[in-house]
Amino acid sequence: MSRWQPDARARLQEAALALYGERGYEETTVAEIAERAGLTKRTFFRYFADKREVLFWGSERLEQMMVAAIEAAPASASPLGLIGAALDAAAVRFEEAREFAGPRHKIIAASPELRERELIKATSLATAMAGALRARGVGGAAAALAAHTGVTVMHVAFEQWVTDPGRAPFQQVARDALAELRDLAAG
Amino acid sequence: MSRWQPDARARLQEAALALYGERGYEETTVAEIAERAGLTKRTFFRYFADKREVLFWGSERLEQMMVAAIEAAPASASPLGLIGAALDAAAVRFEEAREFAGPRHKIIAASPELRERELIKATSLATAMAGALRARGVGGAAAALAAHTGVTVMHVAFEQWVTDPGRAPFQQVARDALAELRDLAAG
DNA sequence: AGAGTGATGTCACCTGGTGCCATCACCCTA
DNA sequence: TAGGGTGATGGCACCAGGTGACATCACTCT
Repeated sequence: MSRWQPDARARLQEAALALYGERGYEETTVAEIAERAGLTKRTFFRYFADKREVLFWGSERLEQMMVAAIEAAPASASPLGLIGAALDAAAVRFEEAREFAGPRHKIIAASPELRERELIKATSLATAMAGALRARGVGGAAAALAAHTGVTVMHVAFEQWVTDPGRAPFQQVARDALAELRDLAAG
Repeated sequence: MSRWQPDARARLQEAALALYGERGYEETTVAEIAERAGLTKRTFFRYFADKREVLFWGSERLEQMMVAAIEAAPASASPLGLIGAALDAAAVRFEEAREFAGPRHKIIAASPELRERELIKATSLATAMAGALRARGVGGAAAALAAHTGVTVMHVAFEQWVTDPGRAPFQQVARDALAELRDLAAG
C-alpha cells in the first residue's frame, strides 16, 4: 500500500471541475478542492500555478497539435487551408475531452476571472499559430490576422458544438464555420 | 481648509502609474499606492474594483466614443468605413491621454495579469462595436468579425504609435493600418 | 542497512479584497 | 446659531489566494 494515491493532478482536476460546477468558481476554495482530492492546499499549488489554471491544463497540448498541423500541411495549401488543417487538429483534441467540454465551458462562461484566463490562452495560441504560418511563408501582418481570425472561428464553432444537442462532430462544425467566413470575406 | 484633498481618484491613478512604473506591478502593494496618494487601502478599493482596474479606468469612455462614431457615420458608409470612423474616434481619445499612453502600455505589456485585463476590455469593446454595427445593418456574424478585426487593427496601430519616436498622429497610423488590412483582404 | 530522492504535509507569512462601524467636515434647515 | 443629515474617509477584523522553508515518509539504489 503506497502512501500516495496515483494521479494527483487528475484527481485535483476532477475535484475542481465538480466543485466549480456545483457551487460556482468563486464560492469554491482551493482548500476544498484539495480536500476532495485527498490532498492539501499546498499540493494543489505545486500542480497548478493558481486557482484558474486547473481548468486550462493541457492547453499547451492543443497549441502544439495545431502548430504541428500547420507545419505538416501540404505545400500547396493556402493560408486559409492551413487554418483549416489547424482546426482539424483542434477537432481531434476536443473530441478526446468531449465529456468535459460542456461543463468546463459553462463554468468558464460564468466567471469573468476565468474568461480573462481563457482570452490570454487564446492569444497565446494565436501567436504560436502566427509563427507557424510565417514559417510556411505567409507574410507577417497577414499571418497574425489569419491566426487570430482562425482562433475566433474556432471559438465560434466550439460554442455551437458544445451547445448543440445533436453534437455533430467538431470537425464538421468548424469546417462549416470556416466556409462561412470564406463567403463573408468574398461577398 | 477641507479635510480631504480633491480628486482622490486621479491621485490614486497617478500614484499607481508612478509606482507600477518604478518598481513593477507585482512589486507594488495597494497600501503603498494609497499611502503615496495620502489615502488608505480601504479607500483605494472604493474607487477601483481591484488592483488592476486603476489602469483601465476610462475604458468605458473609449467604448462609448467608438460606438457613437459608428452610430453617427453617414448612411452610405461601408462596414469597413464604419470601423474607420470608430478608429478616428479612438484617435481623439488616445491623443487626449497622449502623455500617459507610453508608460501605461509598457506597464501592461510587462505583466500577464494586466494583459489578461486588457484582453477582456478589448473583448468588451468588440462586443459593443458589433452591436452598433448590427444596428447599422451589418449582418450578425460579419458584425462580430468586423468588430474584432477592428479592435485588432486598433491594437496594432496603437503599438506602432506608442513606440514610434516621431509620434505620427494616431489617426494617421490607424488609417494606414486599416488600409493595409484592406489590401490584405483583397489580395 | 543506510543514504538519497521525490511527493506530500505543516506552518508561518504576505497581500488582495470585503464587511462593518466610527469619524469628521460640510450643508441644510429650523 | 444649534443641531441633524450626508458623504467621504479611516480603522479594524477577517477570509482566501499564494509562497517559502522545513519536516516527513515511502520507495529505491547501492
